Amino acid sequence: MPEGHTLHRLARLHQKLFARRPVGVSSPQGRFAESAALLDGAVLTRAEAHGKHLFHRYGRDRVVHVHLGLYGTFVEHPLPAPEPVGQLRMRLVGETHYADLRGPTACELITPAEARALRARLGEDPLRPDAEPERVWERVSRSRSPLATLLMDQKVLAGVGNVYRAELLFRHGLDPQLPGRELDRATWDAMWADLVVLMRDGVRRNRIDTVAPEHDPRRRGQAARRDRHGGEVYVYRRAGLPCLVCGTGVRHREHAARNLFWCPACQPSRG
DNA sequence: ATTGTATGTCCAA
DNA sequence: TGGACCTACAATG
Repeated sequence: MPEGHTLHRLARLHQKLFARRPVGVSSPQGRFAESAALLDGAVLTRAEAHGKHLFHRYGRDRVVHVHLGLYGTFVEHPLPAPEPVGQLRMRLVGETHYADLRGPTACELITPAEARALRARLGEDPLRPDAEPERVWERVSRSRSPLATLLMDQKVLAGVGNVYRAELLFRHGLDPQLPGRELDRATWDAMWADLVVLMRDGVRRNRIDTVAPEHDPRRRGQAARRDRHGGEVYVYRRAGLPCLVCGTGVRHREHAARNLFWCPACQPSRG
């Protein structure tokens, strides 16, 4: 589901299935119809992602910007494409496959300048080779905001969502409330390196897995509990269940209108 | 069949 | 700060 790894996976797939060839573009639902008509039959030059944003470039002056939001979906299948059913915002039809976009927060035709401006507002994306983690450290190490806030701030880190946030804090034994300025450099470096590995793994496997083999309940004779995100996790959505490392009950609270999960024993507060 | 909930973001009040 | 967005899936009956 849509954290950064999902968008990078889609970008890679769309590049492979549609790029360098003309694509049919339509909007059966109608909300993207005017733009779709302008693009229909154009060559999709390139598909790429930055954080949770997906960009389809058509030649030199047109870009389709997609943000899935909370429940947007993109599905790709071999041709032939069936008759559209329900609210289908955008359909791409290539030479071998079609792709259907439903329920996105954003699907809009913009200029390359607008795309650049949008990306300029985004933070560093652990999945992009051009990411500059030093810029993240500059922000984090000067901030009084809690790590739980900073990790989800797309102007700081692009692509990290609620699952990666909770799991990263757990894996590094960090209290979600710890102010960024109290984080030490070595821990930050380890966190960034970990994000790169975890999120690349997420792209590859199309799910978020964060549990080390030695903590995997399936290896301990316990029932595997895959959650809706599809993978194995330490704390995300495990409120009240025993911590996979120490057995303490996993805690849950609302933090800035989002669900936050942590183990109070493995992630102790300093105060 | 129906209800509840979610991995995100924006905007009006 | 609460609602809108309006999909997919799990849980419930």
